[in-house]
Amino acid sequence: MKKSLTIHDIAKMAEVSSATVSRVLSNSSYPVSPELRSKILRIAKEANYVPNMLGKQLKTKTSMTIGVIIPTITNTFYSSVILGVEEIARKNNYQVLLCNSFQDPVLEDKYIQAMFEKQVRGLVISSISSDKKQLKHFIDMGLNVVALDQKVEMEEVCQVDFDYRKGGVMATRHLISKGHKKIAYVTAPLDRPSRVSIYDGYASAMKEAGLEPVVVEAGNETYSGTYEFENGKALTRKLLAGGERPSAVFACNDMTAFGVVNELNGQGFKVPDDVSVMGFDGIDFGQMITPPLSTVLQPTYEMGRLACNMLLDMLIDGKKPDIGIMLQPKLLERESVADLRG
Amino acid sequence: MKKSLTIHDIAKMAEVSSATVSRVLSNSSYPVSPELRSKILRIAKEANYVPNMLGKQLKTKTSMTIGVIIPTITNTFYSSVILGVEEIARKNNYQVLLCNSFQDPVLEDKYIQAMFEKQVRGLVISSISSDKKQLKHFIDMGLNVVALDQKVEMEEVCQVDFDYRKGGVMATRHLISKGHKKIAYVTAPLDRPSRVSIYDGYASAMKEAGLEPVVVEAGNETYSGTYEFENGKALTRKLLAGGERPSAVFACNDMTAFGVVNELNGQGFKVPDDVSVMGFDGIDFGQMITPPLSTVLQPTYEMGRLACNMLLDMLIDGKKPDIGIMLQPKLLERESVADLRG
DNA sequence: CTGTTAGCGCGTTCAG
DNA sequence: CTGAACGCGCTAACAG
Repeated sequence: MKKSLTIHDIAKMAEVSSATVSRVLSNSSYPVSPELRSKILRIAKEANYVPNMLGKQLKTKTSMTIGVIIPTITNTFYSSVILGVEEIARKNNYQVLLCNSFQDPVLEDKYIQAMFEKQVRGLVISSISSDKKQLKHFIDMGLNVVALDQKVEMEEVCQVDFDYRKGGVMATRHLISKGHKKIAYVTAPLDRPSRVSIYDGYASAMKEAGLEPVVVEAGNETYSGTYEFENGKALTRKLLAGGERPSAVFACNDMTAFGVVNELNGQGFKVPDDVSVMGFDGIDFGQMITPPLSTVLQPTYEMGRLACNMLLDMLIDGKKPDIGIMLQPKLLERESVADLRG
Repeated sequence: MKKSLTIHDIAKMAEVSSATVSRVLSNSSYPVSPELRSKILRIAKEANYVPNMLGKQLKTKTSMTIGVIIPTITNTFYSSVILGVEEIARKNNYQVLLCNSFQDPVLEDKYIQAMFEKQVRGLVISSISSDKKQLKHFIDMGLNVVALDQKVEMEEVCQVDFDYRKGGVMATRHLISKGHKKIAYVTAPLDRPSRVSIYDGYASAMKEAGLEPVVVEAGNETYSGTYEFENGKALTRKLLAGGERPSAVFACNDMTAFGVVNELNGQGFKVPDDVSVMGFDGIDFGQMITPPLSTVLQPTYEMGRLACNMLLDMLIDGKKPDIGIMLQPKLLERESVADLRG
C-alpha cells in the first residue's frame, strides 16, 4: 500500500504553501494567481493526488453523508424508497450510509448512535422503536431527521407521510362500488401505525356503507422473505374455514394479496370470478401475475426523493420543518376485482 | 445545536488528562487505575459524551466502513446480496456505504473515487465498467476489493463467483431430461459475462444432446423496474411469431420468465401444458405465481455474506486473496415444466 | 495574491 | 500508572 499524498506533499512539489494548494484543490473562492493554480492542478493530477475527506470533514464539521435506516432492504417498498433517496443525495454530492434494522429497536438505536458518531449530516428513518428516546436524544444534540412511513411524533422531525387511511377507504369503496358486500380484510399484525390506518380506512368505509367488517389478523411476525406471502395464504385458509365465503378480500399489502390469490387458486376458486382480491402498495410485481392485481399505489420512489430533499433543506437552512408532506394514494384498477353489478 | 463534548471536556470534568480519558473510552489495553476508569466512565455517561469518529479515524487511519457498488438496489438479486453484506459488516462493527451505479461506468468511477476519498476500508463491487482503469488505479493505491457477480480480471481482486455456465447447462439438461427437444432461449442483451455464460451453458447442453439452439436476444436495455418483464413478453411475441412453437422456453432470469409466462397466457397457451418455462435466479416471487416457476437458484444472500467475509479477511491480514470462490447453482424444480415422456 | 500558524477530535509516544 | 505534547490531513484566520 503506497502511502498516499497530502496537500503538503503537493505543496512541496509545486514549491508553494499547503494553504495555496488547499485553496485551489478545494475550489475555494479565495484568489490564487492563474499560473499557480494551473501548476498546482497539473502537479496534483500527475501525482494522482486524492484528498482525504476525513481531514477535511474534521476541520469543516460537515461530512456530506446521510444515513438511512429502514427495516429491510429486501422489501421492495424500501428498496424503491432508498433509490429515491440516493438519487437526490447523489445530485447534491452526498452519499448514503445504509442500515437495515430488521424491526429490532435495539439494533435501530445502535445504528443511530453509530451514524451520529460518524457525523452523518442527517437521517432518513422508518423507525420501529416505540420508545424514541435515543432518537430524541440525538436530535437534541443537533441531528436532523426526517421520518418516513412510520410516524414519529416529534416537533423537530420532518415527516413524509402517506395517507394510509385514505388508501384503505379508497380500496374499500372501490370494492363496494363494484357491488361487493361481503368484503374481508386480511392483515399482518396491527402493531404499526400504518397498518392500523389502513384498517381504520377499511372499517370506516364499511361502516359508512352499512356493511359488516370481517377482519383476519395474523399473529406473530417473522422475517423470512416470503413471510407476507405465506401469511396471505394462512389468513385465507382461516377465512375460508370460518364460514360464509366473502366475495372480495382486501389485503394489507401486495405480497399478502399474492398469498391470498395463490391460496384461492389452490382451493379451486377463480380470481376474480369467484373471489375478488385487492392489494395495497402497487409494487411492480403486481402487474406480472395473472390476473394483474388491483391495488392502491404508494409512490415509494417519490417518497424517497421527497424525504431526501426535505433533509437537505434542513441541512442548508438549519431550519426546522415548517410543514409535513402527506402523499396521496392512487387507485390502480387492474383485473383482480370483478364487477358484481352486471 | 448543542456543541458536542470532546475528550478534553470530559478530561476537565474528571480532573484528569485527555490522554487518560482516551485510553479508557477507546478501550485501550493501556493500564489505567480502576478508580479513574470508573470515574471517567461515569462522567462520560452522565455528560452524554459521544465520540467523534472522524477524529479517531483520521488518527488511526481506519474508517470501519466498507463500500458497496451495485447496478440497482431495486433488483431483488442485489438487494439480497446487500443484506448479506450488511449482516457480516454489522457483526464486525463495520457500516456500509451504498451506491447504485445504474450500469453507468462514469457514475461507477465517480463513486469509487468518492468512496476512496472517504477512506472506506474496502469495496464490494459488481462492476460494469469495461475499462477498469479507475478501479485498478485505486487498488494500486491500497484499496481492497472483492468482485461479485461480474468477473473482474485482476490478480489483486478477490472474486465471489457463481457458475453461470453450469447453471445454464443444468437448466437445459433438466428440460431435455423431461423430453423437451425444441427449447428456446430468451435473453437480455448478451453484453455481460454472466449472461454470456448462461447462454454458453444452454448452447453446449443443446449441442451435446444433438439439439438445435433457438435464441432470441433483446436489443437495447433500459432501467425501468419492469424492463425485464416487458422484455420477456416482447421476446416471446417475437419467438411465437417466428414459426414453429417451442415446447419449452428458458429465460435468462426469473423476471424475464414471468414475462414469458404472462405473454404465453395472454396468447392462450397454458404453462406448462402447452409450453414449459424455466427461469434463472430463484427469487422469492417465483413461488408466488401460478404455476410456481422452475428455476436455477443463485444463493444471493450467501454471496453477499461470503463477499463481505472475504473483504474483512483481506483487511485484517492485508493478505491478497489466495483463492476465489465459485458458488454452485442448484436446480429448483417446481411446476412450470411439463414432463413430455409420459 | 501568498505564506504562516493554529486548531478540528482523537490516539499515541515519551517522560515522569 | 498518568500527563504533556505532538500530529493525522485539512481549512481558516491572520499576517505580510
